[in-house]
Amino acid sequence: MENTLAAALRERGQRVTPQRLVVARVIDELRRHTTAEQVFGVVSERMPGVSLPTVYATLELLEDLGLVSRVATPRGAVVYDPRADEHHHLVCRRCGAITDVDVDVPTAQLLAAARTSGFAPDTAQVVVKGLCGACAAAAV
Amino acid sequence: MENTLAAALRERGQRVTPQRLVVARVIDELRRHTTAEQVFGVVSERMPGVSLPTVYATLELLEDLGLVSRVATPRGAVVYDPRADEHHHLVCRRCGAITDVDVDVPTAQLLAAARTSGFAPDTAQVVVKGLCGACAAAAV
DNA sequence: GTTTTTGCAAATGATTTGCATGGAT
DNA sequence: ATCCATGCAAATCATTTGCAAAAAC
Repeated sequence: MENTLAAALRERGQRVTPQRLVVARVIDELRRHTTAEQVFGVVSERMPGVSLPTVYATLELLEDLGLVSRVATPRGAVVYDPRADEHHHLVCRRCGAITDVDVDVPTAQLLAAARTSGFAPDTAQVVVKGLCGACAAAAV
Repeated sequence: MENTLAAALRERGQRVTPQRLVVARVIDELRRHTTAEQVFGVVSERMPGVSLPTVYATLELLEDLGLVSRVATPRGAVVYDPRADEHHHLVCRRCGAITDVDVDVPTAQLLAAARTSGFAPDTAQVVVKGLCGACAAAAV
């Protein structure tokens, strides 16, 4: 992922900085949904002194480049997902846990409708709200 | 929706207050994704003096009762929807504008997969990220 | 050398909380 | 009369911004 990032940055005439590389590497290694704060925590271990605003800026950059995606839970909590391939999320309305689902959802018709209205679609993410196994069991 | 709310409140031993009724009526009349601030604005016209914290508390209450649902955009902006008809959202990654799409998306397989993993699904909402017409035009 | 990026500190903005008063039951 | 809900003000939280110094090109 670091190589991809470096290449993309050069192409856009932006700078390849160590901070950006570390953030990219960390989010790639963590391989799961992480908050900006969590990324900051791990990044700080490897490169003390990196600032939180830089982490935010880099995550935004990575999102622009399509290397990570931003997912918001119904509660409004924002999480970054290093997975490039399209997949969907189960979000527990009780504990907020986020799980991936790899099932393919036929969104063609939806995307077509979006285009008709002048919208240029990028990705379609499905968020399924409900109770995760643990919370469903606890609710009884 | 006000009657439903009143009944649900009595059943739960909670109080039927004019503030709650007004908030319920307003969100029901507005019909589509509104922010808490917007709800507050309209509510204030009808019942001056209602406080923002009360609006927030009532929206949370309505969500608990399943009368409205909370949707978060990838930007983390939170929006409330009267839950009646399930529909999906186009979110502009540039300006953040939210548009409704009424196309039906076949999520049966996804929901089945969710259940298999022990998750108890409630609703499935699709968020399509991309550029709205205006921003797509401006981007050229 | 020029321009972008960084780090710091402070600003922002939405949402939540504590607490005393008022109101529904 | 009791206890919940409200309004107010202040607190909180994640995220963003302005600006001078440092680093990449």
